[in-house]
Amino acid sequence: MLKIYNSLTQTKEEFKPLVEGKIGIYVCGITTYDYLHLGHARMLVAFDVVTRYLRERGFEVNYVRNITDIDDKILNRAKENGELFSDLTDRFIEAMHEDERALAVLPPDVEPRATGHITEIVDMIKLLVEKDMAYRAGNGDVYFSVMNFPDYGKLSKKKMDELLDGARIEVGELKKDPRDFVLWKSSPDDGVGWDSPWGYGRPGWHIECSAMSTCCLGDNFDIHGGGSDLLFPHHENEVAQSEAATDTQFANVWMHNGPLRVDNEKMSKSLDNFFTVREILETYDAEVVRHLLIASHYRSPINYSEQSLRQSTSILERFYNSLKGLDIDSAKSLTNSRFEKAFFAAMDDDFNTPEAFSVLFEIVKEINKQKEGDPVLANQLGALLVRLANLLGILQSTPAEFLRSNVSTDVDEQEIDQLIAARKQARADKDWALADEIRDKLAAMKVVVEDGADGSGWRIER
RNA sequence: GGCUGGAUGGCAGAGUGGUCAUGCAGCGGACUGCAACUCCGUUAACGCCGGUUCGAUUCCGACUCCAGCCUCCA
Repeated sequence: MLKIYNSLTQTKEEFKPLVEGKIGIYVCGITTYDYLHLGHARMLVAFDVVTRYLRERGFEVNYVRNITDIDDKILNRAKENGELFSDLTDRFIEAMHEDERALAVLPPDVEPRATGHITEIVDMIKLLVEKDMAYRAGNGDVYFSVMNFPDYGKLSKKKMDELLDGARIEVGELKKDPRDFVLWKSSPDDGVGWDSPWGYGRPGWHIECSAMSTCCLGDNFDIHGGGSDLLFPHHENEVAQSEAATDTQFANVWMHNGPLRVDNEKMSKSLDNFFTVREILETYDAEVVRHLLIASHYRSPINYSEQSLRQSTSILERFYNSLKGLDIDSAKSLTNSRFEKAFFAAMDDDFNTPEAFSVLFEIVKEINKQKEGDPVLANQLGALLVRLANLLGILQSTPAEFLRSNVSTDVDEQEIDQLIAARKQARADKDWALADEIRDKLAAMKVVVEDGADGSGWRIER
């Protein structure tokens, strides 16, 4: 039985799709004005694992993840650069796709862009205005009327009156109520916008997601996801807009991935603890980064550090060491084993990847044990390990690829082979001094020699 | 101040009312010329104070501390 934690009810619930066998899932994607940072990667990888697993469970998944490609931050950055905002977003969307591919994040089925859905956005705002759930202010902006939506706060568990206490009153306030938020921003002067019944302008951020999700998946759909920092106000506002417009429940299940921290604080540019995906990938293997992101449960915070990356590195080395020497391709994966059952039980329990990993380690242990005694079984276990790991998007390389290459180290395989051959001769001559000298030389090249019964192998020191 | 989540062995990180997480590191042994890899064995934890219970790290309450959200944020 598949159970998913639902932020709306704050409990783990048995998951039941609206239509048997099918799942519609919408995840808030990226505002594309810069390179992806590790926090973005966390979200992308978390929902990549979710969708991979749901598909493995036999569901036909329609995964929709939007791109916010019109926004004040984008326009400001474009202005700084002196370029068209669409040139800026095109560039960073391409960069985002590159980073996703590096991290083995599968593309969503639909990737709607805000600028491609202006019609739906305008239609939804029109409907809200007609229903008296929104109003046009004096300057042409259109605001959502929070007061007219009694359920406001049901997702983030905030009380209407407490929100009023905390709300900032801005100078020159045009809102009827400080809690109201913008649906349509008037922009008569800057030349970036679209015509609308309320004049030339641009959509607010929250309405984009309401329009794109209901447009792609229907008024009521199965799962809505995103980072926990979006829960309020973004997701709360989405619920308000969508349910006010459609008079039906919006998403059935809300999933929120935990934050990525650095030095126990949220990663942010102002704290100067900000890491982009591509700068980390200059020194660490993408699979190592991916492992780090799924070694903790998706709802828990992850504290990023060099140490945690090194730990993920040794863990992957253990996996690949165990796969070394196995014939996976021609072996048939073990089916219906206790390992597989335990793995699925862990994943069925709200995608418990840490527990799933503990099962993978049990398989590793069994492989290492069986390598000598029952090579056929070892191969079958190896195939099982790779099959299950693929659901997490790891162990996608071969042992040789992973253990013998490194993004930050270049090796000359021919030279290594020559040195190993020379050492083999020295060892045959029992010239231990020379053999150790050669091994030290290899070590200086970041190459670790491993002697086995059938000759000496090597790997890169990480 | 309000709301939400958390506090587990040296580190990372699951979970459970009574028996084992798991990985890294450590310790003892096997293998090895010595290492590395691997194997076998092994030490070690549940923030603090009460309560419920035959029994609580797990349930309940108070407290302390930490983080996130309350403003753009994955």
